[in-house]
Amino acid sequence: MPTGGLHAQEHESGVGILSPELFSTKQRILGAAEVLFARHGFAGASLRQVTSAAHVNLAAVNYHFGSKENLINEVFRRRLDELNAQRLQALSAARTRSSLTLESVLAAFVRPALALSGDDHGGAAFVRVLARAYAEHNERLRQFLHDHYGHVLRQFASAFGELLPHLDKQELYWRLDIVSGALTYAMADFGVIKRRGVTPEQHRDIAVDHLIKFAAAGLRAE
Amino acid sequence: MPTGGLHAQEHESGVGILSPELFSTKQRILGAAEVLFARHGFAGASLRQVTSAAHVNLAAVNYHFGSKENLINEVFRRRLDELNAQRLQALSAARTRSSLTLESVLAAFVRPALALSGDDHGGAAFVRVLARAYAEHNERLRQFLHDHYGHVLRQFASAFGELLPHLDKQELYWRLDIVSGALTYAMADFGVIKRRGVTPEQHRDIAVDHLIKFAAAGLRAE
DNA sequence: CTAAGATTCAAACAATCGTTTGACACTCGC
DNA sequence: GCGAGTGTCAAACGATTGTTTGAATCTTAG
Repeated sequence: MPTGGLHAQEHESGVGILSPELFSTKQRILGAAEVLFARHGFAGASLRQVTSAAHVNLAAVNYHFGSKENLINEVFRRRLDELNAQRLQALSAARTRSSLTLESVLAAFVRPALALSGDDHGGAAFVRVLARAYAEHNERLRQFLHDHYGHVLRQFASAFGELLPHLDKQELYWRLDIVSGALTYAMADFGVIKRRGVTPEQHRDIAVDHLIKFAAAGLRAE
Repeated sequence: MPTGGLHAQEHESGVGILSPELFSTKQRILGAAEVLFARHGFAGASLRQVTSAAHVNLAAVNYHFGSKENLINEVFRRRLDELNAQRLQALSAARTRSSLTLESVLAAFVRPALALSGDDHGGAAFVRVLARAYAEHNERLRQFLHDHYGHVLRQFASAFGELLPHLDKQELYWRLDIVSGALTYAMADFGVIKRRGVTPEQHRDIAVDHLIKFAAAGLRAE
């Protein structure tokens, strides 16, 4: 928007203390990109906004990541590698420990993501980036996520399939699609919602419990 | 992306037969914008893509709508005026008819939107635009939707409140937030998902029933 | 028919986009 | 100390962005 008074050329505040040399250039770019992608979307956030917030030269993005699209992929990879490892570990722990329940499988999926949205630096922003990726039906991004993390979804789908044997495959996938969308959406708002009289940590624990019960009820419906 | 072989300068096909003079310039712009916003997002779809798909001169957007942002608002207004009127009418019909149930209130909310995603021209695209608006936390857009359609959400919230008296206000709003997010997300995928052996209309009816049962179970949980 | 208004049009506006370049500073092993 | 690699930097690249302009064309009332 060329004309029209106030441009967002200024500091783009609130991105975080990414300036000091405690973090490498690459990490500072990833952190700033995460926050700004969450705030303005992938197309809406420019590399100049990102590099400015990261206190880094504009050319650094193409030097370290090659292109904007590759930067987007790396923003996902940085978090998802660990997130999905934790999810699979939690699922396998739930499998060994007594018998599998819908609630324990859902917890294995949700809790690691919710931990991200907590004390971690920028993790809350990433959860919102994830929600954006859900809404965008960007084909290249979906391909990337499918290639790198498809096995995680398959593991969870088979666990759900064991617990809901009366549902045929199509119905199961349809319900999982809704549940994963609802969970992603809900998690994206976890950082925003406030509650009186409880710490953010307590709030998150309460919210996770409700969310899991909510999703389990939906999956079991009828 | 200046460099890199194939540019999307070409026809942007599949937007629909908006060319003939059966529709006014304004309507053709709105229709093309709807499809392209659903496909590429608000920031991702350019006015040149929109006017090209609408077979309209570039300047027509600023002439008829003033700005891109106002065009976005009008894309919403065109559908939401009727959609929310139908929702309120369905809710009031459910109120008079015998006693209110969770399922009937949910149906009043979902069915009009699902009808949109059906036979209507471009309605399916709009449902996906709606899902995008949910994921984006764009403040100006949220303000616009709140100003113009806040009363609809308030009516539904109070109906849900009557049906779920054991939930305090915060818990109710929290659940409605998740449910509306899940519904929006699910409806956005209605146009995509295919099912064997049934017509699209039958599929939609089946899906709506399941979706409502799913959401009702979640709202009633615990 | 004609003057006035409403649209459409090609062309240009300045701003911003992602990307590239070449000079400059740095850290190493030798 | 010296050259090789590794980052950083300001500056520019062409392409594309939303918006504006002024003339051309259409529509419509007097």
